Amino acid sequence: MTNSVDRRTQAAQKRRRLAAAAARVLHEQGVERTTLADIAREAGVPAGNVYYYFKTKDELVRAALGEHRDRLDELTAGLDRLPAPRDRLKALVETWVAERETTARLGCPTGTLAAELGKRADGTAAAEAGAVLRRLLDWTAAQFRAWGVSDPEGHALTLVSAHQGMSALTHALRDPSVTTREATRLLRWLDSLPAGPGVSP
Amino acid sequence: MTNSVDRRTQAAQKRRRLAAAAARVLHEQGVERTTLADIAREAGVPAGNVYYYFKTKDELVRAALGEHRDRLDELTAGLDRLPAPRDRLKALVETWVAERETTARLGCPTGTLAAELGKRADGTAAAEAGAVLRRLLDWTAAQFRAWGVSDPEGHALTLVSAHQGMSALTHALRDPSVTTREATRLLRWLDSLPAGPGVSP
Amino acid sequence: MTNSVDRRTQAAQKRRRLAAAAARVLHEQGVERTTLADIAREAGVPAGNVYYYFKTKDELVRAALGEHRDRLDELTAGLDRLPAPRDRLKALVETWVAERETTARLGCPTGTLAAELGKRADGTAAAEAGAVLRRLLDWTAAQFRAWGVSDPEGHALTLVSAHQGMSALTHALRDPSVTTREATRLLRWLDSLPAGPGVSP
Amino acid sequence: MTNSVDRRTQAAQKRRRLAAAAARVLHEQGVERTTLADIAREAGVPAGNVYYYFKTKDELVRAALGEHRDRLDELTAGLDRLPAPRDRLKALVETWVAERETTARLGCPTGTLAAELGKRADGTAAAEAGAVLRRLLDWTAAQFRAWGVSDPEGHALTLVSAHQGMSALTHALRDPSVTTREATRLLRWLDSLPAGPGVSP
DNA sequence: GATGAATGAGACTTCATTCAT
DNA sequence: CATGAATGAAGTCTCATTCAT
Repeated sequence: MTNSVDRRTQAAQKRRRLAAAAARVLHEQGVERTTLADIAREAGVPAGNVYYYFKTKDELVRAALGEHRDRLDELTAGLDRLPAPRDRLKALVETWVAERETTARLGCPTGTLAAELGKRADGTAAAEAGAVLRRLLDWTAAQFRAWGVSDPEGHALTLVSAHQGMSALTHALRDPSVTTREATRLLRWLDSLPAGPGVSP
Repeated sequence: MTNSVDRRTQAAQKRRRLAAAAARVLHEQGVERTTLADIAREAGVPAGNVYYYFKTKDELVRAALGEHRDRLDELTAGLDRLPAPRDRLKALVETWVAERETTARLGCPTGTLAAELGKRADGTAAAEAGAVLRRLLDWTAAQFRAWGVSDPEGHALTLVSAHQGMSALTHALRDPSVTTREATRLLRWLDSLPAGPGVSP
Repeated sequence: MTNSVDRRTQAAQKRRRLAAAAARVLHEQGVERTTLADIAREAGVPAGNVYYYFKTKDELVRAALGEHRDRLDELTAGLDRLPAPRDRLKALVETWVAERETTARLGCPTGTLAAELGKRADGTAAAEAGAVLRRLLDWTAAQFRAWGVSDPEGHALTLVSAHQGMSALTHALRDPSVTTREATRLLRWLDSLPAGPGVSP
Repeated sequence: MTNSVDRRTQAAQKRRRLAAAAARVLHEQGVERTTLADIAREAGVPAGNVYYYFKTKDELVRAALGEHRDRLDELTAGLDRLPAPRDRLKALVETWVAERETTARLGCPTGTLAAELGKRADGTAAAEAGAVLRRLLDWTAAQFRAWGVSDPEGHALTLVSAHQGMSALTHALRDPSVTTREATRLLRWLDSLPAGPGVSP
């Protein structure tokens, strides 16, 4: 009994280890330039064994997206501990600033993955990437709503879109200051919001 | 003499045709999923012949970026005919709206290319993609400057970043209305700007 | 003691279950396209466990041939209950007719197995398949002999060869009527035989 | 002009060389045990180049079947030079005898191919194998018809089926004398035919 | 310059077989 | 004995790049 549970747990852990390795390597190299051998190596697993856990490369890509979703959930769970919605959103922006060096080198993990997957004939993986972004949209909208701001969905779209945009530019220009500058603006915007509906780009 | 000129012209035309074909196919399929044969076919050129115009696939990718730069120049040249800088910027936003269906399907041509190229060990092609975006940044900043708005570079960063962000989300969610909604906000923002420095996301 | 016998019996049953599953799946898919996992699944046995009963895939293939031999023995044992040798042979032909739909889809189990195994460098398994066919030849010759027909081996060869031929054609053309037509001819031939030595194709 | 024709001819020749090599090696080893490298080696062509002529292994298998069809056509064309239909059929049987050693080792090329292909989910290749056998059936029926024998299709079925059957047994038992014995019977049968409708197995 | 053909490295994937518990 | 997991050797197929005419 314990044995069987242990084994199941170990298998789940290995699956997780592979998914995490995939998330890392895919962020680093992109989907098409990453080989299964790369992921296996990163996970410390022989190449042939990967197929015991994931039947195709595509499944592994989707598992990596699952990792990103899980990390997003951990992040928002942490932010949820802050009492004020506005502070949660500002803290979110701060995490973007904290990641700016990585972003300059590799872009937003989910965003770049979505960009690459979006052009495949099979839209399954792309949809998974979209779902992660929508999850962030939903959480963000919930904060705006709790805060009492009008049109919470619209504000959420603006904030998440701003993140994608500044990540893309930070990456394309290899310039972390893009993130710093835009984040500063976003923080000011968030501070200004309750004052009224405001007009915002 | 004329013959030689003709030939040189013909060669240049073929180069251009290949670059344009590359721009189209790379936007459609992404860099890594596109084969040289794909591009050759799209251009109506025999596969083996491509190498007389571009020594490597990488050169062809850079040529496609050159195409994007040229089209950007044509676009801004057209906008420059409008007398008021604010109207030029608003017209720019309108072109984004006009492209929204394509964006939903394939993303921003330059942005998705930059995302994919940004992860290569060799940064040459990535830099070229960054240069195209910077060109747009520069033109945009020039408009804000001509208009007399404070911190033109900062405002340009916000506008171009917004474009990248809304394109990424439009693509990831396959939802053209993302573009419509964000563009509406940007237009209002541009209209509100001269009224004062404003606080903007 | 009883325990040990039980265990031995259980083991034998599992061996048999695996062999029977192998016979089924190999008939369905052929030797090379069948994986050990396929057979294990069909038998309801975990994959890794197969190797406690059969050291190699080849042994499993031979066990499947053993199954076919056993079924042939059961068939001839049943036919032996008929009093007249000629009626036994005619009943044999009738079983071929009864199997015609399966034959159209998959061919003769032993025949197609023999065809596939016959090209292996290691002739062991092929010999086993040949032995099953020879067993049918022997039984058939015994019937002709008991019947008093001249050259019983020759007549047996003709009958068994006819079965292989019509099975092959039925399968290749996916047409069960091939079996019906040829079987009709064989039955007439068997009926005509005692009249004299006859000339037969 | 001549150049282009030469090249096209050369390409056709290489295709043919590959198909012929495939026919040989597939007969020798069977479909599933034959690798593309095997065929490439037999044809004296580097492995990667095979895909220039045949996009998949399956296409190569079908090309091998095309070879068998062509050889069958050459054979029947040769037989057609004989004036009497009965002599043509007897000569056909003689070719089977002449091939008996190869048959003992490898079986009938088309028959064993059909047996192996018949179990694939995709029935395309199997249908091609069936078509070759039907071609022989048609030619044989035409001879019986020209000869004036009743039920030419039925007689053709019997003769071709006999060939498949004796080839299968010759192969399974590794005994060329099976072919000799059955062929003798068939020749006697053909000789006896005009005497009357006859009863034949 | 132009073109079909050639090449070879490497990717993904499958599976018989073996291990560790 | 049982069983999930591990392993590594192939095998099919793709493609950027180069050749020979």
